[in-house]
Amino acid sequence: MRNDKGASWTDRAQAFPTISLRDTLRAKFRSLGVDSEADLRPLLRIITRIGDVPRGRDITAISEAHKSAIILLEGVACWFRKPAGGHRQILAFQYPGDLLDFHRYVLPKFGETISIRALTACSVGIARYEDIEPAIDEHPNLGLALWRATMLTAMIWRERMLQTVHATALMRVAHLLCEQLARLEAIGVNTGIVPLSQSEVADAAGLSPVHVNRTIQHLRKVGALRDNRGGIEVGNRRRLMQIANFDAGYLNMPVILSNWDVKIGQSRD
Amino acid sequence: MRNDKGASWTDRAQAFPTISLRDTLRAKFRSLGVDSEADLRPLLRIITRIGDVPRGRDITAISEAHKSAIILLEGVACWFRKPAGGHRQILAFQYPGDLLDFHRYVLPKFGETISIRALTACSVGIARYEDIEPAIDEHPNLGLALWRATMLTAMIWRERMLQTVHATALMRVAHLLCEQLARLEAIGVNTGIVPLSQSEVADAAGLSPVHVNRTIQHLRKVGALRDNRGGIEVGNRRRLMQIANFDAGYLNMPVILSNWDVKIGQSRD
DNA sequence: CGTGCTGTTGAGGACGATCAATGACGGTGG
DNA sequence: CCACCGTCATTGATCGTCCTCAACAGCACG
Repeated sequence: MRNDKGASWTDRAQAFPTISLRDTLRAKFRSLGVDSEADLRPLLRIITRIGDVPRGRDITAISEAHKSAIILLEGVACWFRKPAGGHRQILAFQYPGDLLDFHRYVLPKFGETISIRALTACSVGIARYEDIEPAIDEHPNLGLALWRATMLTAMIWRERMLQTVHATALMRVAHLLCEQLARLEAIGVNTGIVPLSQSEVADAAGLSPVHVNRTIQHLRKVGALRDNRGGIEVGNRRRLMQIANFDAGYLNMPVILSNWDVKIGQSRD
Repeated sequence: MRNDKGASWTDRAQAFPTISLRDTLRAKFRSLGVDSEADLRPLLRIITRIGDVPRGRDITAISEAHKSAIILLEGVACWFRKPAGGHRQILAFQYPGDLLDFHRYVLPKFGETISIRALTACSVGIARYEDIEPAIDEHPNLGLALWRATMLTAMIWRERMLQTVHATALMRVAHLLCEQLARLEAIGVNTGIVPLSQSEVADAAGLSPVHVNRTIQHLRKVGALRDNRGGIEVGNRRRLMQIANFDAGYLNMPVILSNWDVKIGQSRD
């Protein structure tokens, strides 16, 4: 810890140790079942870094400008919606390696209902649609991985829906944090720091920032979170998962899909 | 035993006018984008009716016995989960034409986390996996429809998650009812009767049965629901949708997917 | 050196859960 | 035909969780 108080929130980047872009993407797609270098290489080739997005800026615009899928390379972003009279609702957080707007590729008409925003300074890359299609055709495992990424999102929503409905604020927050932890670990980030502000957690969990604050204090008191003012840092993973009643199974795609390839992939008959 | 007051709950079947199985399936798959008779026929051919399931029985067992996908032909079923210490959580209701356990086909390892139950006496059919695959290969539109069915579920979950988080009980219940109405209409059922008991609605909305009752009374008072003791019957569709802030867009697959075919499927026709 | 964001704390109030009891209806067995 | 029972709908009362409104402190940034 280079910062003795660990409070600075512009410094959320500290959650991410220095990992090369290549390794991040490799970890991400390995978690989706793409583990051969032969499948990974064409993917890396069609992704070109297009620059940085300052914190707070909407990424949606970029998506429209290029006819491309956007991939988050560094930083944290989120999908959100802002209903007319209501508060910001965060649907999901995005980490390096995540496809920011693949839903546009799959369901073009859906783009408008969701906005994308950079929560920290982000670095993004694009993959042009016309490059993706031949890559998928040539490397079917890539297509599978993309489909799985979509499926993974659906699973996250399902689980959150269930949690949200019956759980207390404590469980909700704990579950949300567990989910972030699991996803960060999937891309090789094991710092235990959740790079989100309390109000972002509130918008995602559907709670008021005030109550999230109290909940987090409670989690700190029982040792699940570290007792540092400011940032959210997991202290006792097991306890957190226990409180959240969290089953990482639904996020662990490689295991889930171990015999999926046989079915959907190159089914020879 | 037709009851003109519509109160009898063993008689929920009255929600469904007499529609032929063939028409039900046709309406269902048309709503998923399969509108040509050429694509529909092979589907109907591989579905064989295997009999009836009494109300309250688990359907999961059947799924395991046959190596087949189960399709609901008549009646109402639901996906649910029952956590160790908690109440029954209903993830989704299933109506005629719905694929009851397609998630097993797509994600074999997921089967255990969800159970399926017949809420009324149901009639089910099966389609054997080994029959599905060649049918998909030969009629790519069928495969698309199945994928869309999965996608549709994800959309429903996403929307419910968002609703659930910030909405009041009134909006939650109204939204749930709107969703059921829209799905029933998709298979040609326009009676306006929602074939669910109040406690089933409660388990799906994550509310107590008592409060659901009060909410429904409130909806009746403002004219959104008919004022009949017992059953849930929509009186003023528009008002209900208004209260729920319901946008049917996310359920309307044909519209959403109008230019999706261009991308994924074959070009035109 | 102000301005703004984030985190923290306190007090009051609304919403919905829980507990408990009653009524309505259908089905079952006498 | 009637008594009994189970399910579902309904009503009242109490209580806990979480929201809202407010105020303030620490830190970053222009």
